[in-house]
Amino acid sequence: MAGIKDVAQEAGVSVGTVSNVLNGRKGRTSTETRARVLAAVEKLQYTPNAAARQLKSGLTQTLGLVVPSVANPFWGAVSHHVERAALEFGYKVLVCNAEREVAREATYAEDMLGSSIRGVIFGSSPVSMDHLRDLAARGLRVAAFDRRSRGASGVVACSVSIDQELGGRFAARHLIGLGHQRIAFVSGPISTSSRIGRLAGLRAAMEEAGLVLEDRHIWQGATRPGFGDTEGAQLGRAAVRELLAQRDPPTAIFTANDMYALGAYAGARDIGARVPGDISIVGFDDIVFAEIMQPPLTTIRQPIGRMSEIIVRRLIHDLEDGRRGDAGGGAHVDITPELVVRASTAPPPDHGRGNS
Amino acid sequence: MAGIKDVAQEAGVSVGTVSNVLNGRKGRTSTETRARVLAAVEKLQYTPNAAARQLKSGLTQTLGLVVPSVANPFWGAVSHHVERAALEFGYKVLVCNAEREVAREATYAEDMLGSSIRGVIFGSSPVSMDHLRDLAARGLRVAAFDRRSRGASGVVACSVSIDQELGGRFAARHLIGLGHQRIAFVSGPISTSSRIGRLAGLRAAMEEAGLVLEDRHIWQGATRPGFGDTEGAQLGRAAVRELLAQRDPPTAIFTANDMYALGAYAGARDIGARVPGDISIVGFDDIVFAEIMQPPLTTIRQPIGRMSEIIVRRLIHDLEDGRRGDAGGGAHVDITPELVVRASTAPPPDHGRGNS
DNA sequence: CTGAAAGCGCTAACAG
DNA sequence: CTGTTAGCGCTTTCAG
Repeated sequence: MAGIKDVAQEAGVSVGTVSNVLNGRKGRTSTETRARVLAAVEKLQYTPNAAARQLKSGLTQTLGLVVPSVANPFWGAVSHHVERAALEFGYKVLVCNAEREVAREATYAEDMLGSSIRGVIFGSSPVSMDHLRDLAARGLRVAAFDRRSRGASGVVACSVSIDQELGGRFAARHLIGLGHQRIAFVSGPISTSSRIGRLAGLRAAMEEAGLVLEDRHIWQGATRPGFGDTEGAQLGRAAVRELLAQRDPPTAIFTANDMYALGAYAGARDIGARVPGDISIVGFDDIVFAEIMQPPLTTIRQPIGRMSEIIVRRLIHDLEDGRRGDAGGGAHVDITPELVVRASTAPPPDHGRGNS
Repeated sequence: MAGIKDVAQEAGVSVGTVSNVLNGRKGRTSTETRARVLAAVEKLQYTPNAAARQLKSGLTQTLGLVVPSVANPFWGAVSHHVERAALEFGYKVLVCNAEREVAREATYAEDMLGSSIRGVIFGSSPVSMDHLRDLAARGLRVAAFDRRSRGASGVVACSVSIDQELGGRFAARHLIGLGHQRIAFVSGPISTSSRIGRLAGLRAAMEEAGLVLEDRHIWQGATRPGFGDTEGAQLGRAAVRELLAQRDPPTAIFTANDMYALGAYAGARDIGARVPGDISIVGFDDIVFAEIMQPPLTTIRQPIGRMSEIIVRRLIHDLEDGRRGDAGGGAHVDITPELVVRASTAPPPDHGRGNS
């Protein structure tokens, strides 16, 4: 491993000069010296040691991204977009998988702080950000993706998310418009602001239509830890089976994300129910598979490209520009989700034939 | 940000002592001092600065993982497993997305070397590892996942992959056993050892059965850069449409991975062909969605949990134990893939009714 | 315009 | 058992 010293020697200059041509302002070295240094760098295949550099400067050009589940393509896509956006600012991104475990979130954040990473984006997870309060107090800039900063005063520097509740309303209205009256909600633990919001939207829209969301139609699965791979799909599958076994089964299901919806397809198939003939399904996220599934899934799309760009821009700006002590008031930007109607929804089975 | 110095002061000891209780052997400090130090650490919320630490030791406890596409859940799952395995050894993993671009692979590797990351796992990508030769020469331990080290003498320290060719044979034999004679191969650029191997296996098995794999049945799509999200699915979709429009269309399709297969479903649907009635499809990887798709996809499974564990163990061992200059001979371990028969394959349409 | 020298926070000898 | 001290590789004043 060649060091800056070797380069200096090779070029016949001092280390200070090398450092200057490598990152000092242009005007500080003669073109000729500059060329010699560059040649030496090339010849020696010199790569500056990032550890030393950041030790000195105290800064890193990398952002952290903590996602709740790499097994869900939605987060894969988010990683993709966040990385892309960060790259434009010359930042790299370190992706961590929290497996929806609060403890892991905190551990990762801790590690990052130790690695001089000063800004971390957290993907939807627990409502409370309290476990990150310490870190924030110690200088970590916390950004939230798909999660509101509600009640997390002082810890979240900025956040983006779609208007979750509105998303829920879109789904509900579409279903209600089709004639559905018994709509179920299926989800894993309803403990993230995104899920809570989606459910709230569903409930609100139903109430506005004079319908009631029954408790037994809220299917909240437990997440088995370490079950990441299949998690969502499995839950959705189990959910449909149970829901459709009820006396007055729902005629439509709104799921907290597309993974559950896809699992629901499998569940429906297991018991011989047809989508959307016997049961309508609307998902959330619009992952690539949504369009490919048979039938193509009606879902609520989150414009993650735009969202990623916003959050990255804000975080970096905040990091570089605002070094003013406090963690900011938590500027939140709300994006409007979009209903994508495909083929997994239709009027309920008994529609138009009278029903009592 | 509290430093070791502050802790020392708070505890009324020297920095050396603090350092010792934090990572020196246990026997070197009195229980009492130890307690005081720990208390100070707690009180000050001290987190050691990783940059400084690694600057001193020259080592990092983090591995790099470069995957070709985060949009493909297969790689999401691999990240998951690699991370899990690394964690057991106390390592973290930095996941990078190369988007199947050689240049990005090299750039990332370069960055990592600069960040004192000494070991990187590369997921299937270009056959040649030449672009990494420099890095390897400069001390980077390169491990390959799902990619043979063939011809990369001196650059790859170790690798794991399934026997790709065998996987291709499994798929082919299954299809041939069903009565198929015109089998197509659909894939993106056939420029990775994995794809080349899979195709070779298909061809070999067909020849053994006295069949011939026609060139026009080898559908090789171009990858549009930055198209990551939908890439695979789109290609598969286009492929089926074109393939089935030929005079003597194939009756079965073997795809280089499940994403293509899933796209193929969409393509078949586009033109009103039924799977497996009109066209049989077998994929590769066995991603979660394979089982959920309608019809469930017949595919070749890669035991990624086991593979991840092997590669991580080897890399770390190699990194910690063997500091013997050369990059090793490239110990490769081959895993046997597994044919998972589901419902996307059936005898060809004209089977048993004579066919000319 | 270029060289010398002082650390960044930490670890690892080596003294005491 | 604990304190001192010399750097790790680099950036950055500050002289020359």
